[in-house]
Amino acid sequence: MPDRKQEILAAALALADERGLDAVSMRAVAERVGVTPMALYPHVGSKAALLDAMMGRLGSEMLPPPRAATGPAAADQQAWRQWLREIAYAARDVVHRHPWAATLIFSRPSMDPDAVRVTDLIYSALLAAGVPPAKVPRYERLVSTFVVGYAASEAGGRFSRSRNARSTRGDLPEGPLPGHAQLRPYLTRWDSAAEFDADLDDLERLIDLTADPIPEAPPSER
Amino acid sequence: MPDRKQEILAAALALADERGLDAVSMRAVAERVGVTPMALYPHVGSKAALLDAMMGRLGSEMLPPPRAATGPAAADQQAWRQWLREIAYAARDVVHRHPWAATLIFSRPSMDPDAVRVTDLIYSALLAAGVPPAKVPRYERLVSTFVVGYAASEAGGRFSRSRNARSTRGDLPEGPLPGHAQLRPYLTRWDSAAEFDADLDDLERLIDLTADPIPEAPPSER
DNA sequence: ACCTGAACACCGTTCAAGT
DNA sequence: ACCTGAACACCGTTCAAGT
Repeated sequence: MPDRKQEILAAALALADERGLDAVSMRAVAERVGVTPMALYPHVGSKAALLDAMMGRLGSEMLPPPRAATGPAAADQQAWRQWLREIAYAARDVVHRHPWAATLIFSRPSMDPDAVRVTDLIYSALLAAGVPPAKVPRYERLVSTFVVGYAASEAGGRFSRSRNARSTRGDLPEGPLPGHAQLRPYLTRWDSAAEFDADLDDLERLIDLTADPIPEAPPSER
Repeated sequence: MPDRKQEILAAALALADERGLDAVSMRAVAERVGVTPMALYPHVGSKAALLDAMMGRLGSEMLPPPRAATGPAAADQQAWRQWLREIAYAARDVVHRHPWAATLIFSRPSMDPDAVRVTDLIYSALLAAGVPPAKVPRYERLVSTFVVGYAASEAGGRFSRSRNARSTRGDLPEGPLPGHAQLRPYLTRWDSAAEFDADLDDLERLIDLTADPIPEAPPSER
């Protein structure tokens, strides 16, 4: 019932999850589907389009199940905090489940309908928080950029310094590092999940600061 | 005088800048250097190592020229704002000059000595701002993640929705998009540089909020 | 409509050989 | 020490052909 295209997409995703993005070749995907490499082309167009479709699927994966009463509803005045956090966690979880996404997320961004829906949820949360509409798009980009960047940093190893200590030249710069020197006791390994939480707290604070104190009232005409 | 390795690296960077990351093949780099593909291996090890070295070079490119009197100095109490902005702009400029970096920056993060130096500058700026040392590493990651994510979003097209409207399925979701509906007048094209500036203002505000009011005084023992 | 097989122009990398 | 040439096991994609 799921057509051939979905089957191909599923095979590509499974391959990427199991053996990394480099293992996703048209030939390997085809073999997994049980078909000749050329048979993929009428369905997915090209390898680039296949990768785009893979990214599109991640958008769907992070979309929460539709709420009973859709949207802001009457609900709690502070519910937007919960919504924003749920979206942020969902995004982080998706990247953790599919670490290969760290490579693609900034170079092949998806604007699938489901990704647009996720953006819309963030818009709604920010509006519910009382952010002036003119500033909402900027805060959406600020929040989503940070969340996606954080998850990609974790998945890609940008936060685990030692991992890439084996780099071009020697391991440590010869010059002085006054910042590192002062922070020596605080440069141990840290709790990445707790840090994400603290960062979200800070972003919330930023939103509070720009928020209109009368969040739900429609601006009276004048 | 620049040894072969530097020559190879320069060729790879030029190729990536001129014709994109996909044009960077061992064969193409070798041809540009005027040598057989195999001749590269003793110098760069492998293609993966070559890509790492390319990323390492970007770290060096964003390092500001060493200040006359290095570091915090006596200077202005507020100088940290200037430092942080200079680093943020430098990072953004580097990614704009080398858009292929958007692909690699999260999946092949570099911890070259020069990248460590950049991190150290951010540490110093945050300390000078009065951020409690225990919180400095977290704020460094918060700021650098946002800055790099923002630049990668610009370079990779994550911010220009229309660009990727040609995606998996139809162009617009069938369901309602209450957020988009409310924001219609504000969803026009915007000034990406001005937005980056406003975002940095916000991050500064966040730093002010956690900053110790007595920034320069070394914490008295107790 | 959907798939196959052969072929083309590429890849990264190994290895033995040259100087 | 540094480079070459041939070769191996792959790529994405085109095209003509099959059913």
